[in-house]
Amino acid sequence: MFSKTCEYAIRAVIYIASTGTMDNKTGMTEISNNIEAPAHFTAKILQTLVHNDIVSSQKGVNGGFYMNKVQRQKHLIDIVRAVDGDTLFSGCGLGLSTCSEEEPCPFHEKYKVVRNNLKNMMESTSIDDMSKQLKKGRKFVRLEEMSKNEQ
Amino acid sequence: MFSKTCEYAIRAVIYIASTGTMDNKTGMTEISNNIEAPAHFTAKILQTLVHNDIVSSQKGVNGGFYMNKVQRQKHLIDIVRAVDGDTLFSGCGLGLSTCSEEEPCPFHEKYKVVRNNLKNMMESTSIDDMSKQLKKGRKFVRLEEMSKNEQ
DNA sequence: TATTCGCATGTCTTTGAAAACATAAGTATA
DNA sequence: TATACTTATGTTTTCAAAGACATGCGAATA
Ligand code: FES
Ligand code: FES
Repeated sequence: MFSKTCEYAIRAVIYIASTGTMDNKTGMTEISNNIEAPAHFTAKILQTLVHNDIVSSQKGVNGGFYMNKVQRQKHLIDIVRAVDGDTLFSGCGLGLSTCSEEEPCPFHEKYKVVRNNLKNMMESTSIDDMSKQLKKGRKFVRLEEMSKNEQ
Repeated sequence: MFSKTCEYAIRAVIYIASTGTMDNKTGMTEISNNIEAPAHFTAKILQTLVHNDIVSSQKGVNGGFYMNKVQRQKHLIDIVRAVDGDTLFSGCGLGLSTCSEEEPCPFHEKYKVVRNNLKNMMESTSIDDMSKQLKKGRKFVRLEEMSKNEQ
C-alpha cells in the first residue's frame, strides 16, 4: 500500500509524537532503534518531514526531534503527501498516466470508491490519534525497549 | 497501490477478456502494444497467469491467449493474489512483520477498515465486469488501436 | 572560545523490481 | 515431415528505491 519510505516515516512520527517534547527531545539513534528502521535512511526521511513542518529538530547537545502542538494535530495524509506525493490519492488504479471522470478506465468507478475511503481515513486520522492508540496499549515495534529508553 | 507487475497483469487480462476467444486468440504483440507494457515483461506475467488458470494460451500458428467462461468469471483479487500475493489484503499498514487482532499496531483499527473495503471490492469485481465496462465506453489504453487490430 | 554532541546535507553503494535478451518447445499448415 | 509461427523458459541487464558513508553546520557547556 505505502512505500517503505512512507512506512518508516509514519512509524517515526508516531514514535516522536509519543516521546519527544520541547524539553526532552528524541535522538536519531533512539528513533531508528525503536521503529526498526535503518538509521541513515530514517535520518533522510526525517529531514523531509522537518522541511514540511511535520516534526521539529534541534542540533547540538541535547538536540533531537520533537513536535509542537500544531504539528501533533496534523494528519496522516500530510506525512504521505510529504514523502510519496499525491499519486496514491488521485492516480489511476491501473497505473495509467491520467485519472479523470472524463476519461475513466474500466476500473475507475469501482476503484475511486476505495481510494476515497482511504483518503478520508488518512485525512481524518491525526498524529495525536495514533499517539493515543500507542499509549492505550496498541503494540508497536519494540515497545518494551521504548519504555527502557525513557528511563 | 498495486505493483507495476500487477497493473500490467490486470490491464492484460481485461484486454484478453475483451478480445481473445477460443476461435480468435490474442497475440503477445497485440497485447503489449495495446496495454502499453513492455512485451517481454508482459509475456512473463502472462505465464504466471496461465499457471494460475486465469488465462489460457496456445502455442504455434494462430496461437495466442484467450479466456474461457470460467476464467472470465474469476475476480480481480485472483489476479492480484497470483502476481503480488496476499500481503496487500492481510499485511500491516505500517509494514510490521505481522498484523493481528492480538498484537495490533496503532494504525490497525483504522487501517483494517479500508483494507477490508479494498478486499471486498476486489473480491466482488469479476473480470467480466471489467470487460463490460471497457465495452461500455470506459476508456482504455490506446482503445483506438484496439478496434484497429480487431478489423 | 574551544570542544563536544547531534542534526543537516551530499555522495556513494546495494538491492530487488522491472525490462531485455536468447533459446527451447509446441502447433498448424503446406 | 519440413517450415514458419507463437508461446514457454531461463539468463542477463537496467534502473530506481533503499540503505550506507562522510563531512558540514549549529547549539550547548565548560
Ligand atoms: S482512470 Fe483508472 S482509476 Fe481513474
Ligand atoms: S498490525 Fe499494523 S495494521 Fe494490523
